Amino acid sequence: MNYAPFLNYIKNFVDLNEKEITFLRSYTNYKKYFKGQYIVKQGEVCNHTNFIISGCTENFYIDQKGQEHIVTFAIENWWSSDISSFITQKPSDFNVKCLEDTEVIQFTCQNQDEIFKNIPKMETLFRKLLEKALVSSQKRIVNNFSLSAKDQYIYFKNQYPNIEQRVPQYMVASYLGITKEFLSKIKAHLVKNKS
Amino acid sequence: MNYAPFLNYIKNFVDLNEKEITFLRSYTNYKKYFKGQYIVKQGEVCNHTNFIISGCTENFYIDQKGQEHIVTFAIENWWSSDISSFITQKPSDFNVKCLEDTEVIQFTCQNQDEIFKNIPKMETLFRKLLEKALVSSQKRIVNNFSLSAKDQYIYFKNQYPNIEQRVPQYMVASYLGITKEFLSKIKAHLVKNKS
DNA sequence: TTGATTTGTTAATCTAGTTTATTTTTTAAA
DNA sequence: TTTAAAAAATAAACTAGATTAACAAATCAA
Repeated sequence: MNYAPFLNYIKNFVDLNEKEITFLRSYTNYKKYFKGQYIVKQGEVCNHTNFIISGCTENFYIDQKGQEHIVTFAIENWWSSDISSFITQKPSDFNVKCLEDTEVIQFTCQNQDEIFKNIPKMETLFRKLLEKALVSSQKRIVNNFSLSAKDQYIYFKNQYPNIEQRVPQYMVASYLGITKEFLSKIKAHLVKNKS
Repeated sequence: MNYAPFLNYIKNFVDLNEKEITFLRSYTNYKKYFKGQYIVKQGEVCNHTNFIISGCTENFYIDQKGQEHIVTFAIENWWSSDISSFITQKPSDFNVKCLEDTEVIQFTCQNQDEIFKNIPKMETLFRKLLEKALVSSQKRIVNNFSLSAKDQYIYFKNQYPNIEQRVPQYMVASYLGITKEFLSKIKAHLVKNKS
């Protein structure tokens, strides 16, 4: 089990001493999932927050019409869970599925509270994290308002340069909220007009 | 100055003792804005987080094409600011404008850190708050994916029953990301078909 | 090495929502 | 109470993106 990437990540926000690190380790779990496995299933309670050590996940849901929509991708050094289900402990509206073999560090709900109680710095870390997540969620709403599908695709490519190579194109379309056919058209157009 | 609504709000999340309340009071400011005044201006740094005691605000931005888009409304017992600018202390991409005379309790960036240091419970409160805000932001993205404009309007009415009476219809359209003409069409259709 | 499944392309037709323009209603100020 | 300004409604022409369907590559299992 490879804990170092997680500690490195934490260092970007707060400094932990040896004791705190030991405590943190004992209150988190390492887990490995294989490609295709579900970390969270729509309809089941999400019991963990997951920090991704390696791999790639998609967070998606299936709507009333049976259509799949990808809400987020997550890769190394990102977090992946359904907070709504995690904080309310009610059935999740989302699936988290591994698009590659994926190693994660997991926090259960109870352990997270325990960690916050014993290492307040960790609560600070999570608060800052949530702030950033909220900002990027709002940014997505704003882009949806103001950008054409083509410009949203260009934005996606710039913001997540690594992800496009790692997931099939129809998933990118799903993330952007457009059909795969239309994304195909956009790409053809971009190639022809060189922008 | 009317501090009670804020303390009542806090009670829903955490219990503060007298000392903590005194501290909190001394590290927050009460301020009254009039209808039409800006609490935050696009291009300027957002220095405060605002808890609304009374009144109503809109959080909007103007895009490259000069179009206005309302990102959120906020009323009594809600928070209103541009977190992105607040946490980075960089110029804001948004305006916060009062749609009615509005009383707020303000946290500056420095005071907020001071408060968190002295009353860790307040950091817990903010963490939980951010969790909820993130959930509702994601919910908006999901609705954008799956619901027609008509269904988004119906959802908006159910979720924010008070707001529609307090703001003009073209602002609701802006919030929903559709034109005022199309919202007018939707409403006419709803009246005719009684749903 | 082949067939089967998954992924991506192209094109015709269709529709939800936009744009533009005009008219009507409501609000607010004097 | 009148009048000007702001907000809302209506309707025709238009467009970004969806749907459907047929086909072409690529990947993968055996």
